[in-house]
Amino acid sequence: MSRLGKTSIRRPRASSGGSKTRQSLLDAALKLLDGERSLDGLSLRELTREVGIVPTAFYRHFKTMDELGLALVDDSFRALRGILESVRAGPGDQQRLIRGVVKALVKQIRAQRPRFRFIASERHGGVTVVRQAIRREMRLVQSELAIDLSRFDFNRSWGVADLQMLAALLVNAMVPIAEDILDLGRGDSSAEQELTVQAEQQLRLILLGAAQWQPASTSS
Amino acid sequence: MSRLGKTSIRRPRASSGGSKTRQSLLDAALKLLDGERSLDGLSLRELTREVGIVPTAFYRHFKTMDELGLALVDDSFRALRGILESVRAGPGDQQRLIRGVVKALVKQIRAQRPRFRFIASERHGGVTVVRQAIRREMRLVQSELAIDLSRFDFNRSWGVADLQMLAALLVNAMVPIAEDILDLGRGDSSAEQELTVQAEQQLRLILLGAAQWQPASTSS
DNA sequence: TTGTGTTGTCAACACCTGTTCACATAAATA
DNA sequence: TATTTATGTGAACAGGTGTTGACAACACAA
Repeated sequence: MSRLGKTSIRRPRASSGGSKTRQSLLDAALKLLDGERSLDGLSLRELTREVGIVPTAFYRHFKTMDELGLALVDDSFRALRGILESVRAGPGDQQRLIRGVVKALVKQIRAQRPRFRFIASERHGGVTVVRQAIRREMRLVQSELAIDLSRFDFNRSWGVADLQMLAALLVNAMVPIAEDILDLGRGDSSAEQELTVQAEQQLRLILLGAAQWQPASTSS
Repeated sequence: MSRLGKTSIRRPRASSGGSKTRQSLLDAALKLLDGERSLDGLSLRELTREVGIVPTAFYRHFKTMDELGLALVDDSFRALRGILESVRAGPGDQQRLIRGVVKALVKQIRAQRPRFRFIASERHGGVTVVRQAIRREMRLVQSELAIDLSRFDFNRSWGVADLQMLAALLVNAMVPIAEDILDLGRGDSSAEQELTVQAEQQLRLILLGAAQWQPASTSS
């Protein structure tokens, strides 16, 4: 043990306004959660150990672990919404649109792996406020997609409920594919190609069904 | 190791499969996990406290917590497979079939709530062996469904890959609906009715798309 | 300079955890 | 009968956990 004594071995502090340690905590959490761990299995002490600070220093930046979790949710959904952009920017050709969306999905997952894994895990995780926040964001994404879908030709006459139903189906079809890609790791690109094909096929099949859908049939 | 010797083959218990306490442990675990808790957040001590035995007695029935988890997986999937039966017993009329399946789904969830919640949670949970076991079972269920689907008229000529793709889509559409029903609790029957309608609509839309589907050239 | 707020450190508290060991008891077997 | 096996008990260990409080170094403003 090195004796600290009176001579300090303090590190130079960043003079800039944005707290660097706070970001380090978020990064470290994302890194530790990249494996199979979940947020409620991550201890405050382990997290601070990873960052290189003393446990009590955590409270300087977050009141509780839940608060850090919510910050991660905001962070991660910013990445996810990037996929929706590819829907809006999509050309008229449906086949091209599907390919573009799936391509954007895969690309985004590869670039933001830990964040997608975080969402996938904590969506069913044990931390209540985080889980609720994720589901709320998911519902928002679904609604945004519903609005985007209303601009397509084949369902200009659809009601809101039908659009939501279709959007939910599309989202729920892509989620497990994203999870499978996450489980692959970065190496297996042939399996990734397979999943890409499956995603495209499922989207195509759904849109095929949507073209035949009769929106008035909701009332029994 | 105790010497088994040449003599008798020992029967643990003549009557039921396991001891009474073993079943109590499984029941207690299911009860404690019915809330928002997850398996790796459940401590051995808390579980034995719930049952009313001393912590060390746990080891008389399970070598580790993972082993208990696997027992719960077997237990729970027996309930889930009951839903598939309603597909096989379904009549020729597609509309009736869909209603029957959704009805069976809702009924089974109501009857086996803790088990479905367990599967939903631990599918993304932190206990690796349990998570893997659940995914394996899920893949099995999906394959069984694919076989059942092959007996329908509109896709007699489909390849195996296309059948799997369709089965995956159907399963993945129903899973989040089941999760939503679980989140409702037992009270809200109007929201449950809404989810039932949504499930039926999504199934109908998918089958509508399947009827238009042109099977891939890569059937083998 | 003096003051004020931010950030990090250290020691300590009370609590919960998994697991071990030796020991009891009841039932089933030989 | 005697004995072996299954099951449950209690004490104890070594270690991890969240959180508190008092204190130290720094940045920056008055």
